[in-house]
Amino acid sequence: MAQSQLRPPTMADVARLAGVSHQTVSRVLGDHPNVRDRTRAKVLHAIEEMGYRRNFSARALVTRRTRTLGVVASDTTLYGPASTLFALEEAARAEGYLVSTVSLRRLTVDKVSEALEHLSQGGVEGVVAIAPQRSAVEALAELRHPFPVVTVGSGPSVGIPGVNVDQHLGARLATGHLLAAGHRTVWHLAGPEDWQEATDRAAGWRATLEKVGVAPPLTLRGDWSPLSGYRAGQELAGWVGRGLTAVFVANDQMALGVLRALREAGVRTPQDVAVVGFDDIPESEFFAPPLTTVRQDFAAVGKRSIALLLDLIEGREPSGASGIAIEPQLVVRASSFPYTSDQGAPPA
Amino acid sequence: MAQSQLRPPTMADVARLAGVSHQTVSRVLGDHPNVRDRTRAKVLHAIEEMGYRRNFSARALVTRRTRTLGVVASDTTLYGPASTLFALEEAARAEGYLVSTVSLRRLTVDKVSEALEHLSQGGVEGVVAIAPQRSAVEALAELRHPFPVVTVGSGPSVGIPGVNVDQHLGARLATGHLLAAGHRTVWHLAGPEDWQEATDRAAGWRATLEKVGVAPPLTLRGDWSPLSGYRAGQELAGWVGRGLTAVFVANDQMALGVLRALREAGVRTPQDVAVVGFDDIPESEFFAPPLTTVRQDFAAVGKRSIALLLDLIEGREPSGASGIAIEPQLVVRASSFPYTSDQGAPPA
DNA sequence: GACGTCATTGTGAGCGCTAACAATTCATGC
DNA sequence: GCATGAATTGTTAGCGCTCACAATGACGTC
Repeated sequence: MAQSQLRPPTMADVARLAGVSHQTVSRVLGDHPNVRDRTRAKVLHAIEEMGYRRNFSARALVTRRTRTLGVVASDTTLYGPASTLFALEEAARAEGYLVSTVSLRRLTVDKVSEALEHLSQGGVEGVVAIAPQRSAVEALAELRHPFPVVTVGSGPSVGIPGVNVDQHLGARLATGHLLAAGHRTVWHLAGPEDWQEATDRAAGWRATLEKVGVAPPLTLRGDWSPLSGYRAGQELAGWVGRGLTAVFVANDQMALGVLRALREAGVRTPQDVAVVGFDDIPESEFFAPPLTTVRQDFAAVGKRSIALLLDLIEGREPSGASGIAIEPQLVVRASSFPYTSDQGAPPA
Repeated sequence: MAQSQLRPPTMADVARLAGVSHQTVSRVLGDHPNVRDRTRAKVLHAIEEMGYRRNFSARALVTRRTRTLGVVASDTTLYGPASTLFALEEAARAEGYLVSTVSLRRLTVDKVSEALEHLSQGGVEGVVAIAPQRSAVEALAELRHPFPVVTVGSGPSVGIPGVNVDQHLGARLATGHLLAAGHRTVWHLAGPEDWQEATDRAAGWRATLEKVGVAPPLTLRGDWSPLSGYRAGQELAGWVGRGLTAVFVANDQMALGVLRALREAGVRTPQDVAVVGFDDIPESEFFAPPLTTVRQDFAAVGKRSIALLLDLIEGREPSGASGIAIEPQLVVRASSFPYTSDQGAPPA
């Protein structure tokens, strides 16, 4: 049973014990037909006996396949990237691939380059880059790599194939929802300038306002963090009573900061100012008040990007679906519901 | 420059171009001494010329090293596991290792077994299991695997080497803080029974109360989610005025739910009931009110567990530090500060 | 009963690399 | 100028596996 040589057993060892050739062992392991049942049983028994496991490297050498994909990401402790990562791994595993991740603090050209090099040394067959910053995508585009690369969240048409959620649509949903609730205009707290998603959300917000003939008010900018939302919220509080009744915040964490700042300034949400976020992090439902927000289907993102990457690796024509952006969904909660006087309905 | 054969170039190809033997190329790549500068330059040039990269599998086959570690985790979208994962990968990369992750939804014996099998097929040299559930650790203990396994968050003394934060201490800090603020007793909303960390936190809470001669009140239990905290919070609200003035909640997400439930019940925090959480997620500082909580040093956890795993892989004697639990830190904010009438001080 | 056919098993080569050893070159001292 | 050893380079042999092909056996057909 247990087996404690210095060297783990090889296929030849198993073959010897089973009284067959190493090739027959390989066939059994490879589920080939044309192996007699009795032979297969003998081999399986010998494998069990010796605790044999196929050597990954030898196999990979001759098949030229490592069945490993790489992922480059940043801010992986945030809900969005973490969810994408999870979905990516799950989808890859379903296809029999292993996923090696490199989590960077910042996606500078140098760091991205190092990450790709590191993954390349690890024999990955392809890479998914969760690269929402434009600078990261540019880095990716100019880097030479011996394997296909797919981006996530980099927006459409960047020269590198990628999968995206329709951020513009999400912003239109959020902004439109606030306008429909009777607000004359909607303010916007945007994400960092370098982020494609921030740009797309801001563009969707602006487009929605312009469509109904409203001039977009001043845009504030944060860095996605609750703290930056808090600071922006303090500024926003100063505009209450001067036309500010609704804010579309580019993510939920900043919205949390905004809510706190408004609360501290004595501004009531949603009675005085309605707030809508983006992401639907698990906490949003329990904010004070529960936050209206836009939900993205990260599982779909993961599945699609793995499918796309595998198409590229296998040399298949990518299916048409990979180009189409994934539709986000508006989740309405108390923070944008003007006719409640309490702090929101209980959770579902 | 660019190079677009069907087969990527091999060491022999480079050697031919450089007019040396493949072994010399290997030496250059391996940074061996005893290679003449001129020769090294020629080889480097040829490598650049052909866009050559060493074949990972061939290298791994002969060196018997894949320099890849595996991680098994669950709930990787939560702050704690995500932070641990990040720290693990960063520490491993610093040592030149790649990290392959398997993220499970639930750590059942079958799933853990499959995950280890999957990683094993991928040639990992060792595995870190983020296995806070006791059932997961038991699964790990009974499984045979051809590589060392290290646990994180499984508590001390489980037969498998592991790294832990001192949860008991964290709970004592939290409970002690509330008692010191003048509360007669402290209630506890615990995490799931099967989680070692939940058990340890509950034990630390109980020990602190017993030390000052207070009989621990009824323990409530949640599943870490804000929703479960909300439900528990509704129950807790019923005890206000009957001896409940302070609650130690086993994590921040549940604390968020508790805060909402109390607010909806007209109970003020911290004036009527003080609340302390655990984890210090980035959002806690902006809760209503900002949450007092216990911070864990995930980076230290990551570094230590990688160091321990590498010791095991290399056959070194693990350094003594690996057995010692990492000390958590109390972070005091408005939710436990009884002498403020507003909703808390502005963030730092 | 010889022969073809198919299922089953075995043999040999080689994937691309590193390690061990062998061979060569080079500098140095006398 | 030549021995001597060190520095540098080349040669050979696998690592453990899969692939292509060869060999064997079983079985039915005429």
